[in-house]
Amino acid sequence: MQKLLKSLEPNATATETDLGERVREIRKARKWTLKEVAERTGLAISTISKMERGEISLTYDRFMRLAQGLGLDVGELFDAQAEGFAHGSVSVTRAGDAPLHRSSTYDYGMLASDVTGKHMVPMVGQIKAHSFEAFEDFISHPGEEFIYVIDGTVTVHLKGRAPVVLHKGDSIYF
Amino acid sequence: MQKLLKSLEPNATATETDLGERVREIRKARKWTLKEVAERTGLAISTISKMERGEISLTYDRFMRLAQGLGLDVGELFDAQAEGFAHGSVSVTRAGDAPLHRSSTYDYGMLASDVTGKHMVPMVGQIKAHSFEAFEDFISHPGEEFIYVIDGTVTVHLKGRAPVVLHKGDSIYF
DNA sequence: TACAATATTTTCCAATAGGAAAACAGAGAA
DNA sequence: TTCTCTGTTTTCCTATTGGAAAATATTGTA
Repeated sequence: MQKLLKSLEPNATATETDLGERVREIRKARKWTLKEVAERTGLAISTISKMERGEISLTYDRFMRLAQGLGLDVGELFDAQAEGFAHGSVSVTRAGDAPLHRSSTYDYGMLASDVTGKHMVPMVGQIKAHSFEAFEDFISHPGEEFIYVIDGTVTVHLKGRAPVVLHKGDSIYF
Repeated sequence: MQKLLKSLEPNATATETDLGERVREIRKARKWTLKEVAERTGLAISTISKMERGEISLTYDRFMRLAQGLGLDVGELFDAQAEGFAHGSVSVTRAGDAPLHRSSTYDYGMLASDVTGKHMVPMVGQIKAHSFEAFEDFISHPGEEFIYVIDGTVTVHLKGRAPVVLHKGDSIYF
């Protein structure tokens, strides 16, 4: 009865259900039982069972514990959900074919620009400015950045740090 | 009174609190009010208020809605939590200083190898094998990969796809 | 200062989560 | 078939969530 009511409700969104299934798949793949995961995570068996079948929607803290217990990099479950481009997509960008993003200080070629929802934003840059003054302001964005100098010399100015001079073959991660 | 009880409990774990604070910071940074976020996410103002102050722990579905409403790539909040290296870390790798990872088919220089918990694993590779047969098997790993050909020509063989030939300046994302 | 107008917190309560234990479902084994 | 062991689902109940609206705090304006 309770079950019938449930199934009639437009409640259990596809997203929730999918997530539960995903978790179950992962658990099965690891050949773990509900009991084992329960011990590993400290959650009740019933809780995990219900969540896997989309009956309930875990609270944040339980969800974290579950992800950890399953040995997943936190956020991996979410990523899979939000997967922007289909798993298996491939995008090739030929030299010179990259859409250019021009500014007074540099030209950027946006690579794999046809793929949306990437976890990286690759670009090839050609620096035009040759003095610090030419730059108006610091560029700020969340996330991490990696620069590899293909040719020439670049000086990277990071806020609150001494400038770093990079020569051909040098790289910086921040 | 209720408040006092709460604060005495070893309940509100640091993690939860931090997350709430993070959300509040982000909201403030965007100059949004609770009301605006409420409309954007469909959650009640009170719910968001409580969550930001760590009073409650959102269920999965509400949490998702919130993240979306804040315009965050889902998982970004988690990532920030699991941030392996302190925000603001910088790692420079000089040409030739990269720890080598040799195999029969190629040599890889691991860049920024001193930074743990990176979201990208940058490497410079020198291909040694010049025939398909020299490779034993396909290499498989989760996540996305980006290759940029600095010099020469590389043929990329992806499972179930025609080989892709990349020349100097070409790149591939998958 | 008083007075709006707006933003946030609290209160209250219905709806839901989550745990313990009982009920159920297989899968062997005798 | 029955018994036993192991894994999963269901039941029942308490604790917590989350929403609506009232109470409070904050900000701006005359």
